[in-house]
Amino acid sequence: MPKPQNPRRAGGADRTPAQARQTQMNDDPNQDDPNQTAKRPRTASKQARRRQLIDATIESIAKHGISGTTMTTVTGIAGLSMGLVNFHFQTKENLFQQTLQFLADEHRDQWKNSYDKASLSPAAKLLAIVDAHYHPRICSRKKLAVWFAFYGEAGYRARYRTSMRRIDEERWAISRSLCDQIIRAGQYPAADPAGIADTLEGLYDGLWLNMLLYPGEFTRQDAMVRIRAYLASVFPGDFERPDKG
Amino acid sequence: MPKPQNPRRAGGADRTPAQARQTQMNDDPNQDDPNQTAKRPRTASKQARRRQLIDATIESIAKHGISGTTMTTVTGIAGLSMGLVNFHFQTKENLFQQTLQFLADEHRDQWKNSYDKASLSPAAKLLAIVDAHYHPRICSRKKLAVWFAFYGEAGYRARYRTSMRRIDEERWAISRSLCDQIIRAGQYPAADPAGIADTLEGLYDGLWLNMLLYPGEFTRQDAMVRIRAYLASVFPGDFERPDKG
DNA sequence: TCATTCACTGAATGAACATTCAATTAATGG
DNA sequence: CCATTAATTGAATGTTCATTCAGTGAATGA
Repeated sequence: MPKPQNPRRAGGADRTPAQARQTQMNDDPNQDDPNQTAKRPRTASKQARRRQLIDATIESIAKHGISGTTMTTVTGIAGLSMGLVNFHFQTKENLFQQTLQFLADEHRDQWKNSYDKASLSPAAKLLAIVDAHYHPRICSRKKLAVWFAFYGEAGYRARYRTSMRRIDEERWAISRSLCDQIIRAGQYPAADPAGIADTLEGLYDGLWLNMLLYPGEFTRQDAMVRIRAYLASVFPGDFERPDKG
Repeated sequence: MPKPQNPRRAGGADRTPAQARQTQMNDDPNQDDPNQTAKRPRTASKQARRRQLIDATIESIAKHGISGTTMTTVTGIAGLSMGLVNFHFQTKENLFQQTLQFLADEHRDQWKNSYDKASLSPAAKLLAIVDAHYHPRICSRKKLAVWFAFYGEAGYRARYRTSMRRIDEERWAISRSLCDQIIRAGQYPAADPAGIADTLEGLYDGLWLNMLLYPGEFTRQDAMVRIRAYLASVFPGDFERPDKG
């Protein structure tokens, strides 16, 4: 007789729909909320539900992977009933796509804000982008696991690649421009701004992977030190070499 | 009525078992083959079948992802019958584990060999390890997709992390030692060999991801140029700066 | 030549899955 | 306070899945 296919059971049903209804509003302030208030009924609730299901999807993918994430795990974590995902997202595939888009938007907001707030020097702005990648909100273990789950699918899903490309290209262009400014202001005749931007992009994800595979041995701080050391070695006049590096 | 869950159909059944039997021996020379020849019957065939199924698994994961890889897709690509995977690997999960192990071993062999063959200078040996990562055998688009599929699962599968850690640690230790030698022989008092080794490890995977997400825009050669430029910036006396970098 | 061995086949099995939808519940507006 | 609207529920549906295993047939050795 066939053995159970996926012994993923473990934690039990997380929350019941009734319990979930008591925590209607999410605890994370980061929300769009177009809020055509008071007009159409429960419109805000619709937003909140979608957000709640996306959060649950992130949780589930981090815990069970994409292959182990089912409508049951997602709605179980959210404390909602099975049918709701299809009501709000039509299909599981669409839920995944929107979850990726949520992560991508969140990431973009993070570095865009850091970039805008940083002091005017190109070096400071570049560091702001670097650090945004390693902000706890962005690179929690949970979210790293989800990012790499999507990277794993991206090889054969052009749609995922499109979502990723959109924000990557924007960031890459800004990084390259910042490198350009640093090079022109300083004394780096041989430096190649596009190449340095490529290297930075590679380092962001590569050090993320180090954090995912070897947590405890490689931390957010380690990653930031590594990138600072890299920048100090290519732009020694604009970045200080960290303690060790 | 429910729609079809996975419209992955597409290519048809690839090969029939009968056709497969005609291409019994694999076309890739890279094989262990302990070959207790002539004694036990068909032992070599058992090795060949396992290898054939692992190749098919790589093919399938690259094409359909881990979530879309089923016993049917794997045996279909291999041109064998469904039951064979369970006969040779007991479970699907074990097949995946062995596939990851195969890739890890193949990768290790590649850089170990390059390392041994390289000239004696630490810089040459370090470059040999770098280039091994970007050898076509290792970083074909197909295999990159599979690596990242496994990275995606590694977040919640300690067993995968263990397989990866084994080869990563060995390579890291050697890289660090080579950096050590370069630093002591040259004039790099401030350089941190462990940090540089970490950065290299990050770059390997990060640039792989660039290749996976943006094929055509980012190539093996681009990756090798980027790493050479990095090494030239930290060890300017030992590595030549590539044309642009 | 026949018996034995063993890789291999593929239909059968039952669990798990995504999706549907009739019924239920809660909120709004009149 | 009722009528209307819309969000939510969860059992039902039909499909796909991993795994099993009785059977097949080629090779070996006697």
